Amino acid sequence: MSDHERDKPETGEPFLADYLQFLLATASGLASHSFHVQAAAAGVSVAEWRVLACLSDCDGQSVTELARLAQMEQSRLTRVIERMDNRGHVTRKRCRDDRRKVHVWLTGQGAGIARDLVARARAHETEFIESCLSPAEGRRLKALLVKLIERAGKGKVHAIRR
Amino acid sequence: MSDHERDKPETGEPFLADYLQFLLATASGLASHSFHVQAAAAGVSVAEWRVLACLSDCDGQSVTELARLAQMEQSRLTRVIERMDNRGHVTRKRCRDDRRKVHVWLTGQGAGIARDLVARARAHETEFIESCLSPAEGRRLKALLVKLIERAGKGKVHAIRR
DNA sequence: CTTAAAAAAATGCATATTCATATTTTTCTT
DNA sequence: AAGAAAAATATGAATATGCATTTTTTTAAG
Repeated sequence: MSDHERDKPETGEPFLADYLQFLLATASGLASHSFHVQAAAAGVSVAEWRVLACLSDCDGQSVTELARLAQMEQSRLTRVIERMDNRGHVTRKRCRDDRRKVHVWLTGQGAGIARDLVARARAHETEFIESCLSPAEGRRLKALLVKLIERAGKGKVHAIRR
Repeated sequence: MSDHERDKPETGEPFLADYLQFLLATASGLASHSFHVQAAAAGVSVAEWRVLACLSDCDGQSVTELARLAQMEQSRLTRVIERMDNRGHVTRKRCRDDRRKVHVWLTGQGAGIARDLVARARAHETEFIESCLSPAEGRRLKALLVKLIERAGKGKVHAIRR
């Protein structure tokens, strides 16, 4: 432990180990990290993967919808999409009905990459869950998360099925 | 819905709504967002908040330990810490026993800010859980996350109690 | 005991991100 | 119907981040 007193009695109870937000962030990072490495090896950044995954589930979303679903700040998403557009992975079209909006679609190439990554993500998920939870626990965890998201995010999960 | 065919039959099953990694990231974002706004109002960025929280639980960690616990890339953490050092929120000292390492401590001022934010975070957590889950569900969710982290992260949660 | 390999932290530089704001279009008010 | 307010994107400029590399120190190998 060395010379530093790493354990001087901090005021009060231990915090992080029982703090939901920390547990969620940590679990999220652990669960995703090795897949993100795979995606990077395929030339796709985390932000781009999120866009691909969202569009693969529901193509043609607007920038704002996509930003919400992919948890990205709007101007950041605009630029992520721009790069993906330049590489030919997505296309944008201004909406006819509401010309403020811009909808985003996967191109053929983008859809191919997305299909491939989604398949790998599914496999990775299975493997990951097996590595740390029983199947029943995995299901319970997902169910709790869905409920949390439904209630806290006002139907964010269902939004993707529209 | 407009003129865009938002629902062209994408190949295969819906993906995100049942993808653990997406559910975790989304839940994490929803759970933390409004607290992060509070922290920002107090002049503390998300990265800084994580450092404060980690040190408040276990002061004097090394840069690498802290990076792991706070889920930050090492060189990023080095610079976050540097800024916090300049503002007088933390201090760094090279380790006597292993002079490669640099340990980080809260200053008096930093500790004050941390105490305040930790208290607010606890309150926010309580309020958040109440808003979307029953107390029992909250406990079960935490327990599942702890298990996941223990198994997938090789004791990451316990690491903070050392 | 000497040299090679590994570990920890810092840094340069290219790129990405954020924040505030501008622009365009739509919706609301009266 | 006119004008104000709101909504959706985009963009400029300051800042932050990631990646590869460097430096220093420690550990391992022969």
